[in-house]
Amino acid sequence: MTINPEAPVRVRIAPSPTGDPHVGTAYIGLINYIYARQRGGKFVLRIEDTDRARFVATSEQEIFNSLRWLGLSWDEGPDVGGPYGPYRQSERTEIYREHCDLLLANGTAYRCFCTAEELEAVRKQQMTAKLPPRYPGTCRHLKPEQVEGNLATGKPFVVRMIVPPHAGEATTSTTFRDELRGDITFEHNNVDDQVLMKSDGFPTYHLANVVDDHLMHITDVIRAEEWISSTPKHVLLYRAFGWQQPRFWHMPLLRNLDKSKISKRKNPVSLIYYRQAGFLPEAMINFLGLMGGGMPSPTAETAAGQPAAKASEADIFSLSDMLARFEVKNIRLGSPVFDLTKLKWLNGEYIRAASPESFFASLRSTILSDSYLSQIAALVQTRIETLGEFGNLTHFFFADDVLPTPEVFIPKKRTLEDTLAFAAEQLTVLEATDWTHETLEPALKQLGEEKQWSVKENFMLLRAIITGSTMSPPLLESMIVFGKARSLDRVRRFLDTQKKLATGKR
RNA sequence: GGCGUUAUGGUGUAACUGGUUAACACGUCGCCCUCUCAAGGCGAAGAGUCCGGGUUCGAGCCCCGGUAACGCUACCA
Repeated sequence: MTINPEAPVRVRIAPSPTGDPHVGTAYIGLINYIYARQRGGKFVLRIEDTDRARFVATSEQEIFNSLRWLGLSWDEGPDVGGPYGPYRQSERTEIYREHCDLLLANGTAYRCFCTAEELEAVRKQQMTAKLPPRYPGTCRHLKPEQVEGNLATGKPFVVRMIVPPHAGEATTSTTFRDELRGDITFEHNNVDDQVLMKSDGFPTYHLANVVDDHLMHITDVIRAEEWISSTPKHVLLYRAFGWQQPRFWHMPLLRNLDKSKISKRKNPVSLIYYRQAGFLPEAMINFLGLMGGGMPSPTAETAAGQPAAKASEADIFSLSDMLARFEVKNIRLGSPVFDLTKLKWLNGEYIRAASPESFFASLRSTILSDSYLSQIAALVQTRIETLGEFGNLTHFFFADDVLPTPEVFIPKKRTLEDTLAFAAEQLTVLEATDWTHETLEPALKQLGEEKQWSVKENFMLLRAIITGSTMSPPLLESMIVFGKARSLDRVRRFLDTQKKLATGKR
């Protein structure tokens, strides 16, 4: 049932283009990359774009850029091709359809005609009755002629997998091996009849992932811990198809400082942010490599070879060091906190270790790049009288944080509380808006109307938060040049700081 | 609520097949250096290994029972 241990190693990461590329993707990507490279295997990049509701058009390219920035290159993927393409799931819908039909035909899946509303109602009922929310299985017992009838009338349907026992079968649980934790067992009465094919004709993750991993000859599924609960469904699918299953490795989840799953509300998670804020890719990779402790202990190192000149150097290593010594098997299972403080220290170490030339080159390729500077120049040309004033108007483009005083950011007729509440609303709107003038302006204005904030108050507040001042180049253009990731971070930090100030005063 | 996973200073990690005063790094604090701030150097505080039992001469490592945190519980991944 399990994959032949001799099979050449093939692993993949499968990010979803639903927003900015995520540090979690980089982390899992790194582990997969190391695992493959250490075994002479292949590292595949697959784009899981089956969620059309959350699809973001620019996201895929940003994923490519960010992973390349970190030095994680893939052997097969949408942009580089490969023998098992296409590598974008939206281009494989026919494949999923065929495989879905296979399951329908061999009796391991069925069509379900329940509407979303009906299911929601059932779920609510179950919740109030303190029962686990489960699909009631209504359509599992539909007679063939009922199915035909529904099909004939064009009633929309989804396809669900049958979690055993099937009629006349005794299986009641599924056990699979997690390479890091050992055997994990799930009783089937806790596993729902998962939707495999949505009514829009797109597969869910569960179907697409199993079909693709099989067709792409993936030997090791190395993914985040959040998938453990759905692994039995995947195992059941491999069996339903009669396929060998890969090895499963579930990595610990990166956490916020408060131990919750890492999230943008509590921590910058966008790789674009880290790049634009001036983190070096080497430092980022190094830091991610520290998470989970896959590198051998410093003591083991010194015992074997020469003692580390400086103890802290045990924490400092490159991607190629990791290829030489990292052990995926040694990953610690407790979920590590993504601690910005230590990342910044590490980044500082890399900056200080760089030659003056390469440090300057880093500046010139990021925060002082021609493209960044020329965009900024365009914004201030008509607003300064000597070139020396350039910095007066633009320092916020080059600062890591700005802190407007209450006199600056609170509009005359508003209270601190109202202002912060409105800023929080602005953040929500900005998060959901494409980063162009045409979309930002109406979105912000609409919010202002809803909350009875004048355009002037509205924009002035945001200007204060972003630039630290009430006088600046045009706000939206500035935000666009500054970038979405960093702009959002600035608003979040502003709110955070004000919250801390408020609780401190009490 | 159900199911699953995890658990070593504030944070990341270490501790050989159970074996001495639980180690290193970040952070914090102090001192030195210094025109300032960093960097650098020196030093300190901070955990008795989630809790309770058990096995053992001996437990962070093994066993049992709790607890807590986190994840999943979608026609999202």
